[in-house]
Amino acid sequence: MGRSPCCSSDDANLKKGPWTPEEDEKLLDYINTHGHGNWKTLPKHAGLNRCGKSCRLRWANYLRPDIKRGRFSEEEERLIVNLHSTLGNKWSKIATYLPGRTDNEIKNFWNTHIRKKLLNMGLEPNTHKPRTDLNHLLNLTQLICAAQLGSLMNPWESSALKVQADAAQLLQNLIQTLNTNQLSTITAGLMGSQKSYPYEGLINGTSSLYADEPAPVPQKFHSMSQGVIDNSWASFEGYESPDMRS
DNA sequence: AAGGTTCGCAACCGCCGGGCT
DNA sequence: TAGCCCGGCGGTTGCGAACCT
Repeated sequence: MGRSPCCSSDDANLKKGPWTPEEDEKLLDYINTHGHGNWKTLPKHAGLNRCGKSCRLRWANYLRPDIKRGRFSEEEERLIVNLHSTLGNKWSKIATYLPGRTDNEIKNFWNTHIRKKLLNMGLEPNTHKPRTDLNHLLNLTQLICAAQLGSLMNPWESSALKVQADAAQLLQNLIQTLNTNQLSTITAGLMGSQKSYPYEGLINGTSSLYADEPAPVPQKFHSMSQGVIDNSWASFEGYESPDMRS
C-alpha cells in the first residue's frame, strides 16, 4: 500500500531508547488530563520528543494504571499455556484473559520461561506436540547422571533424592506420552478425528475456554491424558533447569 | 575481584487490517 | 476502488543485571 513508516519524517530528531522519569511524567500528565486521543499528535501536545508509537507502547506496556507487576502466578502460567495451545502466538488475545498483564509481558514470559519448560518436558512449544527429535532425551540422561552422581556423593541428601525423583518422573512421563500418542493415533483413526492435535487435550486443562467446542478426543481419554500432563507439569513446577533462574 | 557469559525485559521495527476520504 | 492514515500486533534487538568461572 506504499505507506511510510509511522515515524519516518522527523526520525533524526526524535528520541529513542529508555524513557526517563520526566518523560513518563509528561506522558502520564497529558493522558490523565486529556486522554490519549490521537497518538500521532500526542507527543507534540504533551511536549515529548518521541514518536506517537513509542508513546503508545510506553503507555500500554508500562504506565497504564491497571498493569499488574511482579511474577506470574502458577494459575496465570497454566492459563497462558492453556490459551497458547488454542490461540497460538496471539499474545494480545491471550492478554485479554489475564487482567493487568500486557501482551508484551506475556510474550516475554513465554519466550523466557514457559518455552524452556515445555522443551524440558519434551514438548514442542509451538505446537505443544511431543518433540520429534531426540534431543530432549538429553535432559533425561543429564538428570540420571546427576542423580547417580548425587547419590554417590551424598546418598541421603535431599536434592539428590529430588533429582532422582525428577528423573524417574521424566522417564515415566515419556513412556506415558509415547503410550498415549499411540492410543490417540488409534483413537483418531477409529473416530475419523478431524483435528490432528492429539495433545491439545493434554495441555488444555480441565476448564475448557471454549466449552462449546467439541473435544477432539473422548472424555475418558481426555481425563486420562490430563492426568499425564498434570503430573508432568507438576514435576517441573519445582524443578528449575540451570537456565531458569528466578 | 575481574572478566566473560547468560538472562530478562523494555523498547523498537516492520507489517497488517480497518476506517476514512 | 484506490490511496492514505492510524492503531495494533508479533518478532526481534539491545542493554543492564545477575550469575559463573
